[in-house]
Amino acid sequence: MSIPRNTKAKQAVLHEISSSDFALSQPEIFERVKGACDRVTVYRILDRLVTENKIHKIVNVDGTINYARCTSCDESHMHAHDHLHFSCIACKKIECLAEQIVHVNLPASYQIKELFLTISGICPSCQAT
Amino acid sequence: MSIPRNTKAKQAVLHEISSSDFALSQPEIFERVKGACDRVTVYRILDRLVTENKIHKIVNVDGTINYARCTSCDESHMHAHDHLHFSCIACKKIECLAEQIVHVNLPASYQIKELFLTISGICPSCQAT
DNA sequence: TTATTTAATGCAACATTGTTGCGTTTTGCA
DNA sequence: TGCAAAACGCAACAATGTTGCATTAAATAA
Repeated sequence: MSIPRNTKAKQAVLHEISSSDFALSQPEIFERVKGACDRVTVYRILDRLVTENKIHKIVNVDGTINYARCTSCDESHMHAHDHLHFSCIACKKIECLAEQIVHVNLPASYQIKELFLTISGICPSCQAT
Repeated sequence: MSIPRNTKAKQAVLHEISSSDFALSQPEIFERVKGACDRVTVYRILDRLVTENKIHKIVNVDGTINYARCTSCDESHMHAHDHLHFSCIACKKIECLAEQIVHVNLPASYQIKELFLTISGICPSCQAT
């Protein structure tokens, strides 16, 4: 296993993801770090950050791939996605509904890898406008 | 609103989706109706079949868009997706876990549009092999 | 500080998936 | 059978993601 390096481009990408309050797509991230590095490099950095467990790869309800720093878990352990997420179709923000735990009771013959529990709709903030 | 027509290409596409026991992507469908029509036509047919409520558009856990005929609901009403789905990463089949109803208790300030409740993993059949 | 190793990058080229415009064909119906 | 428009084919374009390879730069050791 190779030793990861902390490059300027990597820092820039991680900074954009960290400072955004909603999950970003690769094109959005590339736009925000404009000039810092090549388009291809962004893809490779994102892959690395995911394997290093620094960021989460999120599949949105429309199929777009977004990346976010999960605020409710530290980096040392896998995040338990046993709770619901709310994906606002207006502002695109994805919110963790941590208190809404989903209990899954499947036969042992099912080997569970990951849970994708997302509700799409309009969040309170966008509702108001 | 335009009146839909029953073309040969449309029949072919619908037949492939109907006879498959798992959701198919556009490339898979195009491959299976090979020669029946153009690549672009498949896209347009799929869009039409979705608006006509003949098929369902499904976003898989990996972000790919798949199409399927939903067996557990007739065509005249919207399907209630308040139950869990199991998506096998080996055989790609998506199963409805109809008995696993998820009760969502969100504040009224959230306007819910759709639920995406999918578990990814390995299904019993693929487990055995 | 400098040298060394190899992780990371840039660039070009390619692949896949999806969209748009437009002229032509075909379907459903009068 | 004739007609309106739904559907189609084709070409071109657009967005997103991947691969190969020569070059650059980060981390560590000398």
